Amino acid sequence: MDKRPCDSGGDAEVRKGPWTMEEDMILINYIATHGDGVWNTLARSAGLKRTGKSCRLRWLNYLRPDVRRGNITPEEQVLIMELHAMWGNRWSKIAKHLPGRTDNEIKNYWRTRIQKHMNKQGDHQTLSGGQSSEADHNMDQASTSQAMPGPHDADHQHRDAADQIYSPPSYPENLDTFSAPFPTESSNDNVWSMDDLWSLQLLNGDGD
DNA sequence: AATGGGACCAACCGCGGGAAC
DNA sequence: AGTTCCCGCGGTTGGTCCCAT
Repeated sequence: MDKRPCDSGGDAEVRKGPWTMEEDMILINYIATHGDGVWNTLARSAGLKRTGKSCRLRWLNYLRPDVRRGNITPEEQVLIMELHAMWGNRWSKIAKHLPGRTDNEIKNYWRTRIQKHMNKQGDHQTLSGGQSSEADHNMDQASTSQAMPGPHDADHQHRDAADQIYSPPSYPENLDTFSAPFPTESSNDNVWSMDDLWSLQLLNGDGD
């Protein structure tokens, strides 16, 4: 299968790296006016020197108005672990059950926090039990859900829609350990939020 | 006060599937 | 029926920030 992404023809001069505020504005304005989709065309039409892929990623992971940024709540954390135990690294699938969260964010969260933590625990188990240490992926699927009969007493008061879709009987006891080291404020808002961006966009004249 | 290490986040890359031509 | 293009997904890398020494 030779799938050669022909990007934007031969124009070359494709920008990479971090998006500037100006590029964000262009993309937001363009999508607000014309809608998204057909990303390669969009990128060209909007005058962005980015690949369609890059535009799509930027939009979906960051600029979309409904994207929810900020700390993962303990509830979300639990949900992520449960869903990951069921589906493994199907991040997009997991993300669908976490409204406003992107697969990229969940993936990052998993890798940087949960998996690391589990590795530590796995390490301990390896030291004592002698399990395979390179079971990186396997560990994901197995260790999360198995043999952890802990009637965890967290406040499941506002579990969102995902809980209705999937309501597991129990989840790992070590969630206690997981939730402890993480800050649990709902949102930091220290990033210049989409509100800012969208209001800027409006100030800018909403397109042409 | 400076340096090093670790953690986290954003973005890019490659691959595979599906749709359109 | 075959080829090309676009979309979406998962994995990986690079950059930045924060904390500890």
